Amino acid sequence: MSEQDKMIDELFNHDEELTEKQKKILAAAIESFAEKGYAATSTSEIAKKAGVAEGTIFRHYKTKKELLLTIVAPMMAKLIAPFVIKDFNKVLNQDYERFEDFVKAMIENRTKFLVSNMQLFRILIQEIPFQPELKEQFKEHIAKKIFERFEKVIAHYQAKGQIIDMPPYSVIRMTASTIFGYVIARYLLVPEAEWDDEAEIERTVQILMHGLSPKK
Amino acid sequence: MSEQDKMIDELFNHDEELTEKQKKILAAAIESFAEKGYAATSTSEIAKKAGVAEGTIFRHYKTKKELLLTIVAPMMAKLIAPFVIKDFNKVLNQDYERFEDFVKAMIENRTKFLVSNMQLFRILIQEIPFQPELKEQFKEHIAKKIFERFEKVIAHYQAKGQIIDMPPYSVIRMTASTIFGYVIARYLLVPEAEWDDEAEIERTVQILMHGLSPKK
Amino acid sequence: MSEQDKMIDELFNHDEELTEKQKKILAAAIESFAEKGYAATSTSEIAKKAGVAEGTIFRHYKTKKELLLTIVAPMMAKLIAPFVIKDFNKVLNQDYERFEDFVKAMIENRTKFLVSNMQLFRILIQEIPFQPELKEQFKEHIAKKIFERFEKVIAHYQAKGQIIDMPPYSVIRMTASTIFGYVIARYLLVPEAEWDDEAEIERTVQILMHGLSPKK
Amino acid sequence: MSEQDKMIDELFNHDEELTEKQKKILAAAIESFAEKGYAATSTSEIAKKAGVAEGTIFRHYKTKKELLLTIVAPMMAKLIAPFVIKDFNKVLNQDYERFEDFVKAMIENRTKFLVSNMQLFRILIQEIPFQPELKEQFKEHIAKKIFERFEKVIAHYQAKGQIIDMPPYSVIRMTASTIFGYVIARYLLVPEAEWDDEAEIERTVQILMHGLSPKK
DNA sequence: TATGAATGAGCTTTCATTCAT
DNA sequence: TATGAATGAAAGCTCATTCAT
Repeated sequence: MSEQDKMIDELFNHDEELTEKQKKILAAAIESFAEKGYAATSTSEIAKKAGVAEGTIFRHYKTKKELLLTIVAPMMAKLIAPFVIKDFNKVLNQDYERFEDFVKAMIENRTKFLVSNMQLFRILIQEIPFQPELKEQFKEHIAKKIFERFEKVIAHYQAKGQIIDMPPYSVIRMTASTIFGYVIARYLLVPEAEWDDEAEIERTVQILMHGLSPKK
Repeated sequence: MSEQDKMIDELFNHDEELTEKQKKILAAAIESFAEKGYAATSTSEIAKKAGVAEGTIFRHYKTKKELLLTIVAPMMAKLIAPFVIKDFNKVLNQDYERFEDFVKAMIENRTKFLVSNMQLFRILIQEIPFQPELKEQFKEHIAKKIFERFEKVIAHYQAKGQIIDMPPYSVIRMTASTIFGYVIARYLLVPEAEWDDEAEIERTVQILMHGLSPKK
Repeated sequence: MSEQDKMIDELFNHDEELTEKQKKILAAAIESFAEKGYAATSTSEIAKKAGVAEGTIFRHYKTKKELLLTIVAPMMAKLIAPFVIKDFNKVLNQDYERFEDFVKAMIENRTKFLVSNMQLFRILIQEIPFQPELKEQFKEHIAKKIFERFEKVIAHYQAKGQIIDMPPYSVIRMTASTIFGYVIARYLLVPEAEWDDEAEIERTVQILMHGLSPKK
Repeated sequence: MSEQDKMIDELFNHDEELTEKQKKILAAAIESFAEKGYAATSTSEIAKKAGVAEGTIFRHYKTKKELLLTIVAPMMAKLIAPFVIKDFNKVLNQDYERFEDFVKAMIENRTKFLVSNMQLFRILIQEIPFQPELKEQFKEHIAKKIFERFEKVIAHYQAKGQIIDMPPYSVIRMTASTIFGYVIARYLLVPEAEWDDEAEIERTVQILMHGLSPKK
């Protein structure tokens, strides 16, 4: 079983079983959508790459757009999964004395997730501007939920005097910009450069944390 | 003369004269490309919106892609214009004693530019992943040049002890993430929220600057 | 057992037994063919309406057209059944002294049959123009046989001086036009109008009979 | 200019000009629709028969259905044209002393029209059952208007004692059945038989008129 | 220069039919 | 016997591009 297959199994194979052909269709669609974009990818191309007849695609997904949404929806869910677990706050209190440790852990964890699902991440950020359904889902399910959780976290550490006194929204936005900025530059814009990943992440976190630390 | 018209005049009307029809075609194409993406926009749609015949588009632009490049190229040039003026360093030395002032001015200036060319900015960041020519241009003409200029600037202020000791690339990337992160969140992701722009920019710069300041 | 079921049993269940699924397929096909026409009805639609898998249809009927013919053939047979019984003439002589009574009885009987098989009648007249096999069957088995029988009847009553002296073909055609004209107007063209069926049939027969009566 | 061309010019070329290709498309569509039915005719087939590219069809008619409606609509208008001229009643009073002459003239005139537009007539009666728009148009514009006009005519001749005393609707329906019954039998069902057209029409009118004459 | 009719390749989707289970 | 996944040809329709006017 290839890496690709494992990823597909993990993301799409919840309860219902996927046939071999379905998996191949998904894999082919992900590859093409990521590379050329949804609009510029033809279903015949996907069929050819997946080694199935074109009709087979439409047996499983009523329309091309349904195929896109099938691909993108679980990615969104997994992206925020760590933040919506029930005992998020508890874990937080027990594990991370310092805000810095928490952010560092989180950045590492989510960066790793994005990197191991880079194609899906590409599709997500490339198609959100064009698909109103996606934009809506993103705002409603992702941005909102993460924001709600984080707001409390920020307040918590602000009370402890570990973070600068500032509206939580600004802190969250800045943190998100930092993560996405790194991942996009590293893996999408300049993947061919030589990166010392560990050091770069270290520096990035350092700047952010220092920026967020209370002024003396 | 509308805002749109002025923008088009400024960006596209260098030496050669544009006919009224050409301007309308450009305006229509920009609007549609920004909204639905290049691949999902048909030339017939552009023609209709511009109020010209389909053939007219191809009189001026050999292919649809040429139309896209015509639109995007000057945007790139203008985006980095302030950094490539000949006496960049001189201006710098004379005007900005502190790194903070320089960055603040720059962020304000470029943010303003992006905002007043938001549609073009959208097209730029949305199409770069799909058009290898654009990606190449971006890297060669934009990223590289800016990097070269900035590198010296960073070194200059590091020597003065105003910036943390760190590879310039990391500093630049972090700064760029910060600017783009703000503009994208503000104007593309959540434009409908109520923003106190001045304060938000102020906070953003503050975090960045604090993060970049040398540790004691 | 519904009306639909009874009709299907009566028309299709001659010697061989129909399974429950087969009946459902027939019922679904009849409904769809009548409503949208043979060509515009898809087998998947029939399968869905019948609650069976698509493959099941093709287990029982080799092709879609075979399904159509299976439906239409017995309808034709039943339509002319009264005219082809062996002792048609005997019955005629014994039962109907006057041509008028004969025609009235016939019109009532056949109208009733058509009305209680309206969907099949629709399919029949709608598909005959497009299916050469049907047209051939219709001419060979229906029109010809009825004509042969009727010719003698007409001659019989003409000899008795009860019908105008005229080629039998014209009389038959006119009679058929009258019946079909009524049924089509009543049930297919303007079914939603308020009809006093008994009176309308009475008037229709009256005009026809008066028209066919010998001139003084 | 062929017969076909003349017919197309007359029916479709009101104010706007039709290009040569458009005429060919109409002619090809009429031929195929009449022969195989709307649903069973493919646009590629029409294109091939018309000698144009398939795209050309859709340049002139947005959808296949629009093509059908373009073909059928003027046929309906022309079919009832004689009945909706402004001075219908005047013409009637001046020209036809007897109901019989009026009906005879009308039958001859409309039969001739139908015969010289037989393909369009076929399409009309074959597609009305499947196209709700057509059925609606037929009822609203054809049936209703003709009925309104005729009602008065019937009353007029009934007052003169030339027609049987009977609801106008029944008289009209019977008359229509007679006309359509003749045309359909003659040209659609049994066109290959040897017909003495003049005599057959004569006999048909005779039966109808005799049937409608007042009883003594 | 500008038009818009015409093209034909290619698009998404539907279809009747097959076949392994 | 019944299923429904799979097929691939063909459907209706859109597209970027050409060209005579």
